[in-house]
Amino acid sequence: MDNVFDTLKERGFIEQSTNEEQVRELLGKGPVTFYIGFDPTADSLHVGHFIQIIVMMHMQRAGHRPIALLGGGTTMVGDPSGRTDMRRMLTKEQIAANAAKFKTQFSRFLRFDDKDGAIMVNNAEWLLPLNYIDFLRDYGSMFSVNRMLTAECFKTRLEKGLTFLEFNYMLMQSYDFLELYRRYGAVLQLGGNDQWSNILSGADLIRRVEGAEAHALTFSLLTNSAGKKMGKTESGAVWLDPQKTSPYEFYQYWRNIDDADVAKCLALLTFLPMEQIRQLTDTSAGADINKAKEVLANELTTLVHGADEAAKAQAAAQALFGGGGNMDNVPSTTIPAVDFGSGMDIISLLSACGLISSNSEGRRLIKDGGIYLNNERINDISVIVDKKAFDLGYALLRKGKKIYHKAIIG
RNA sequence: GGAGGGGUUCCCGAGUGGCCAAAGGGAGCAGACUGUAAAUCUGUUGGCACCGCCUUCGAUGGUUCGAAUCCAUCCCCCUCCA
Repeated sequence: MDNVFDTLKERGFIEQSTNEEQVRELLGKGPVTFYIGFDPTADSLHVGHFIQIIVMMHMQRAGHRPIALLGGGTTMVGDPSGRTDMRRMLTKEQIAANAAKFKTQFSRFLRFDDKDGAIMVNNAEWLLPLNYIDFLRDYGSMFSVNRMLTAECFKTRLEKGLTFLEFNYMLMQSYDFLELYRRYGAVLQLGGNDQWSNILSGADLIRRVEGAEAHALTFSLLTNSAGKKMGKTESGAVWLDPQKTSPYEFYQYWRNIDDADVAKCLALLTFLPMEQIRQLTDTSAGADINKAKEVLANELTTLVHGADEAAKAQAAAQALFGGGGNMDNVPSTTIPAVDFGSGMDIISLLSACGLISSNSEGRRLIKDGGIYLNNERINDISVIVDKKAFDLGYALLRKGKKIYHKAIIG
């Protein structure tokens, strides 16, 4: 079998590693138990996490054993890495609830069942009961403040302010690595490149305490060609939870990715063979980049939401942008007949469908020529939409070029 | 604990008694051009019963005809000293 290391390298995941040769050799030799930590700071995983999940999937497919570590304990402290401000504090209850959500989402991507399957643990299990003085005496001396201060991840915070609370995050994460080494023999920690210092620190701790060799491997963060984090929209992150980001929206996000980022996304977020990806995206060889975006959106939506949802999202896209087709899967809102009455003004209608957040925004959009009803531009702020607009069974509202919404009277 | 600096609209950042819903930039949104792309250009970006009114400049009180701007108290952040 091919060495996963090579696969990951070829696909462009790998950013830094403790020792490329050694890690490669380790992964080539036999099953390796490794871990990636996920702090439950929100009630759903998002695309940023997904890249880590994909890595775990690659690893699992290659016969290695993943540990998905839920950071129920670390989230109590908050990771300052690369941040300019302090994390919002979450209550224990919020963290536990978020962790539960993460847990169900993970099961979709990894095989946990059998004996060699993936493992999921929560570091709250060992971090919360820690005794402060005991911990300090046992491990405090293993950490050099001088060294910690030179870590890249604290850099911005050393200028903007860093509290002792957050400074401790690194110790918590290091201790996690040690704990997972002891419990499951985890000798490799993976993570986003922003986790480099934290991971290294853990590998160091294992060497000092156990005299054993542990390794670190980090991946590029999902950034676009402009260096900005991807997976963000105006309304926040692109979530994996269909309640928070519908499969249609999810599909559209990838369908609209920049040309320059398509190849990278295909390599990092799908399992398509690299050869095929090159074929799809090599425009100098005549590839239709627009087609490649469709493939990306399809593959990714299938992975995250399943083939059915992906097909629906694609059908809706086809109907809206490809001309004709089945409109059934276009997002819609049903307006109670009582509310609609004999007619409704356009602003209220937009508002009822959640397309605008205030009436002012609606007026502005109409003034700017950005609102369409059944594909006809609306020019009058006070126009009343009557039942005739619903002849097809729905009225098709459009905001800007791409946001379509069906209004249905029910 | 002492001294100094600071908290402004989504973010950064001007504004130091009326001309301030608050410069400028970023980001967002819309229009044109396109390929459901990028770049570019244009418009726009607190709310509402929208040419007028209401709410906003850390919090609460006060001075004033009038405050984001002045005073008092409080909270938070940064720097240096202890």
